[in-house]
Amino acid sequence: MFIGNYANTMDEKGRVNIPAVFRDALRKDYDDERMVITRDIRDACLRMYPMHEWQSFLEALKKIPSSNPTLRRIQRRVVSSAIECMADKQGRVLLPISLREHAQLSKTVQFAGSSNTVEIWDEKLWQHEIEDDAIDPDMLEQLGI
Amino acid sequence: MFIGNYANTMDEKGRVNIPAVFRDALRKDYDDERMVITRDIRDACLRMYPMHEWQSFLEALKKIPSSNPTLRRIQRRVVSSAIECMADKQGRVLLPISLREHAQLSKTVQFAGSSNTVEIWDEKLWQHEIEDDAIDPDMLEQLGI
DNA sequence: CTTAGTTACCCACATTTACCCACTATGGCG
DNA sequence: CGCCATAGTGGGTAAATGTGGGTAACTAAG
Repeated sequence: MFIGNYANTMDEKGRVNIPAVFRDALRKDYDDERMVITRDIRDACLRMYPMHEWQSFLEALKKIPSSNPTLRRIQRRVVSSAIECMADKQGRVLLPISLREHAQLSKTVQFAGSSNTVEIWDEKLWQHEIEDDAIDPDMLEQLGI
Repeated sequence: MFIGNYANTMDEKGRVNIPAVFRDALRKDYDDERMVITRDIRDACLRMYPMHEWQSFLEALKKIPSSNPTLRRIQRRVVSSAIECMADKQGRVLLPISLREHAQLSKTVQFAGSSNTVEIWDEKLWQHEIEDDAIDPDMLEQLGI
């Protein structure tokens, strides 16, 4: 399970440290340190999938008829820009420029656990995202939480 | 079951002692000392979930379609700010700065039992919360209590 | 084959966190 | 009233984590 958010800095080479708790989660929960990082479908951030979750995602895509134009977009934007990687001995991964640009990553990078995946945001966009504009209580009621 | 409220002091490192009765409740009622602490959805306080209750909460979230924008807000604010932890040998946990800030915790911290979770308030906000501005009797009537 | 650019790996340092020990305060009980 | 057990608090230290930079291996283009 990936929970919590952690800020790490990306160096000029484009390397960022994956927070240790998330690396632990990969090892303990999935028994596989491989991960896939790619553009998020909905937002201006990246998303890290443990290999197993990525496979499930691909399976879900396979169920969509290939005539569906949205599917083809997702294929191109998400699948085609994905990288498979593992953290190096220092716990870091190298993010290719294309991914960095998509998420507008500059220096400080936010890793945000999202139960079975991890979101990767530029600090500024992240701050904006979690700003305290109240969540509608009726909506919460409706969702049963 | 968590009931009652207890004040403990947070030190400069951000450590606070979890009241012993609540630690006992974790051990006895849940047989699992792990807990998750995160921002409360509604109020300016933190909320401590026994691991089991947290899992239930996540299950409830999974039932909501991920296209729902409120869900994604909750994911980011609640799931992404959560920490999984256990009390150390002295019975304390370390609260990260982001959580301390959200609940405006300074020195004295109030732990308030709330049946299956525990609320964590800054003393001042807590005082304000339990002030005697009357509860509307009609509302009570309506709620059947 | 050579060379420039990129990537992977290694070492060293700074910072943070987890863990341990010791002391104080409080409440129950004889 | 004093003793003991438990709860809570403060601080020191070793280990873990994160960061910066250097060098060797690799890749791709000329």
